[in-house]
Amino acid sequence: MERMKKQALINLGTEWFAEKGWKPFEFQLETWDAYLEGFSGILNAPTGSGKTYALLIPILLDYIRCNPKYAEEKAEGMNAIWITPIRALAREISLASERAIEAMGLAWQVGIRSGDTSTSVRKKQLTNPPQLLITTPESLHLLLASKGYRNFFGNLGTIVIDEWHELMGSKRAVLAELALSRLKSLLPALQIWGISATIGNMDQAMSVLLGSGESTMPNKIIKADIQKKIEVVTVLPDEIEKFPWSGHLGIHLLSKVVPIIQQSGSTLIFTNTRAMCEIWYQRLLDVAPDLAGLLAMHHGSISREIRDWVEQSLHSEKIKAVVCTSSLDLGVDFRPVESIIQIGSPKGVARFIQRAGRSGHQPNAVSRIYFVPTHSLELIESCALRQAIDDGQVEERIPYVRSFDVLAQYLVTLAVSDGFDAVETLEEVRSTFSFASISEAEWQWLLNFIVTGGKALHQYNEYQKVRRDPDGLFRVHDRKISLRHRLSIGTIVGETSMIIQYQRGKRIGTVEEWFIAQLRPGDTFWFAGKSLELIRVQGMTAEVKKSKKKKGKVPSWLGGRIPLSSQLAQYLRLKVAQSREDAYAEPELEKLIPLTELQDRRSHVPLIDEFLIEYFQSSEGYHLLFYPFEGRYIHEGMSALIAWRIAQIKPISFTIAMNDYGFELLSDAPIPIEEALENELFNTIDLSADIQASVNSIELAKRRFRDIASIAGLVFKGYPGREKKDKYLQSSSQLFFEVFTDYEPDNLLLRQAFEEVFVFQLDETRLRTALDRIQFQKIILSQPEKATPYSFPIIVDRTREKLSTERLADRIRKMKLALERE
DNA sequence: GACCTGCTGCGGGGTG
Repeated sequence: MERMKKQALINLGTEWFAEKGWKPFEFQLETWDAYLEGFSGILNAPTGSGKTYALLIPILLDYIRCNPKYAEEKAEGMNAIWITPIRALAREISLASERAIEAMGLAWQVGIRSGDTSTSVRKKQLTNPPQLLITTPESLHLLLASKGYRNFFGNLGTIVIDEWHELMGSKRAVLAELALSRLKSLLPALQIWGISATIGNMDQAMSVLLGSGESTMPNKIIKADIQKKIEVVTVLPDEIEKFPWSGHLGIHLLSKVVPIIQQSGSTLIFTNTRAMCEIWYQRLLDVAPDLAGLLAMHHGSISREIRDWVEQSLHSEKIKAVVCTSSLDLGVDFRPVESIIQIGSPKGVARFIQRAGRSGHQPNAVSRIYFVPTHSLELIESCALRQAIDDGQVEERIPYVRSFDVLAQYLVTLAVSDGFDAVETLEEVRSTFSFASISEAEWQWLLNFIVTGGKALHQYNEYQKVRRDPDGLFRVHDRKISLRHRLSIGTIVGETSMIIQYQRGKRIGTVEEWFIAQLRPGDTFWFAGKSLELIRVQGMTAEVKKSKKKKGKVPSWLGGRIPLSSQLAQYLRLKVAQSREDAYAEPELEKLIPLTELQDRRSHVPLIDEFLIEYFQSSEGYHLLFYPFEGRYIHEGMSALIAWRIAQIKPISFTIAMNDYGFELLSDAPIPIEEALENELFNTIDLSADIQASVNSIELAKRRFRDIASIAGLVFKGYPGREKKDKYLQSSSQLFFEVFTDYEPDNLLLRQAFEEVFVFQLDETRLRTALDRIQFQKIILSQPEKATPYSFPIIVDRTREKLSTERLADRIRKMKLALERE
């Protein structure tokens, strides 16, 4: 048979769509075309838009083109890999692709390779690979850790990476980049496609995915022009006077949330924390007992079985509403729900849009999201969100670069399987976005690290993992090391947690060690919506039974804090100004008028070109408040910096408190703020040096180092079922930190810890931008009689969280040095 | 290194 024309192939795909009563969208046809022309690229499409078929179909069509006798013969080898960031998506993609394969009459098999795949299936896959393999970045690395993997990937033509926006900002993307660099080098014609929701740095997303290097294919970004209308409905309190100035639970509006759930066919209620999720679930059932059996709960610490049940029940409409955390952001592409409720700030525009998009899936349907503020100032946030959506402003994802921990792990992965050649591998590694700048010296350090353990650890055998063989290849020869390495592949370092299970063995979920440690047998606590009595603790398992008691602690987990994004922050400042200038334009701002007026009367409401500082005295001491509206993380760095700079003028020690809107410096002595302002308090000239001096970066880096040590393979987390305790992981990673600091200060992993602190935690770039902005604003130094509506939440927060500045002795010593310099 | 509000995600005992 002659080579089929591209158009004929596309017609074939279109026919298949027609059989199902579908019509391809413009972007799908565009993708088919680009794929068949040999392009790599990124497909920018929202969930539920048919993005999967946009790439599955052309992969199959291309196979037909290259293998004219497709229908008669069994396809040979693996043709395509589909990577998903979560296992639950693999099942869906597998079903979708099986449908398409069958309809086109291809002799293709679809296989899933993830942590759920049984050993026997894995073995079969290695000798007889499926034509389409659906897997995760981690499992792909496990394949690269298998002997003879070159044959396995021999026929590979395409890799698709789904939800690339989700991976982009994490070290899992670095795993993907490295695996791709290896496969691209094995298969120069490999086509690579990413699927991504809209992010602010789409071009960069493509650079990260495709990397550089000679074999880079012609590439393209295809945008699915599916504009969804999003309607933001704020649930307004009746009387703003009775609405709290601070708080995070939002339970005051419970009675207004119930009717929304009752009147909708199905509802998702997004909360910001797992504890909040538990509390809302209970309270909803308290006030609306008719929801019993129709309301469920879903968060990351609830067991996989229960979560699967919840997802399926929602899909089959057995239940009506689910209270959840971001555990339902991704994954199960279930039937769209009718209403979405967001409780408290979503902290970012993209997250809010993604959640809203869970409703109103029909073309032209409006996605409606109800926003439930948890305190007064969040009313401004809902206006900010609405405006940001209208302006199409979404966040960027910052890719990790120079993550040497991941690279060290990857090199051992290659050494575990067939070994690697240093020259060839360096070239591949350099073709990735993450390691484009790696120097020869850094590369040699890494090789030395995996071979000898490096300068600090060369006396210990267990860190001498890899050997350079006479043929020049680097290999692992010790079976124990290989095994331990396979068990440690990946970049997610979680808390070790305790399993909660009934006496008969059914698992309900997990909580953190410290929470159970504070309970005694017989105590009750709430979990997964149930009142449970602790019976006994055995190893890492806590046995419980159901309890009738109504009172009990609700567990909290030490999750990461979600920082307010700079996009949202920018709109927040805009809307703060509007609350003073044009409050009647928006119902939320109008509602807020009494509060805005009070703030303006007592102090000031800043316009967009103004920067507000409040200074007042109370029985607690002297309060100095700043309102950059930049989010907690930035405030953390900025407050330490400002405190340090003021202390250069007059030796004072501060207690620092902050939230997403501003921060407070509290002192028992008067603060020379005017003088500080005259001395250019916000300048960015010596910023890096001043940050170094003001922030306790060693402590921050030490915490970062825990993950780095684990990813780089310095700390072994234990065999499955026999995990080591957190205390062990913490103390051994700290030990490494100290050993390196003392004996090998130029250790690359140690340096990486500090770099991560400055890039991701203190976010120096954003801090600089914020300070530059403030320098151009008009400083309003207001001296209210007492606390203002803006300052109140921060002051309340302080009673919870106390961060004192560095020890006074250190401070004085440093200042003396500074004085001597001049 | 905690708990005072604080998310999510992966992997797993094999030499063709």
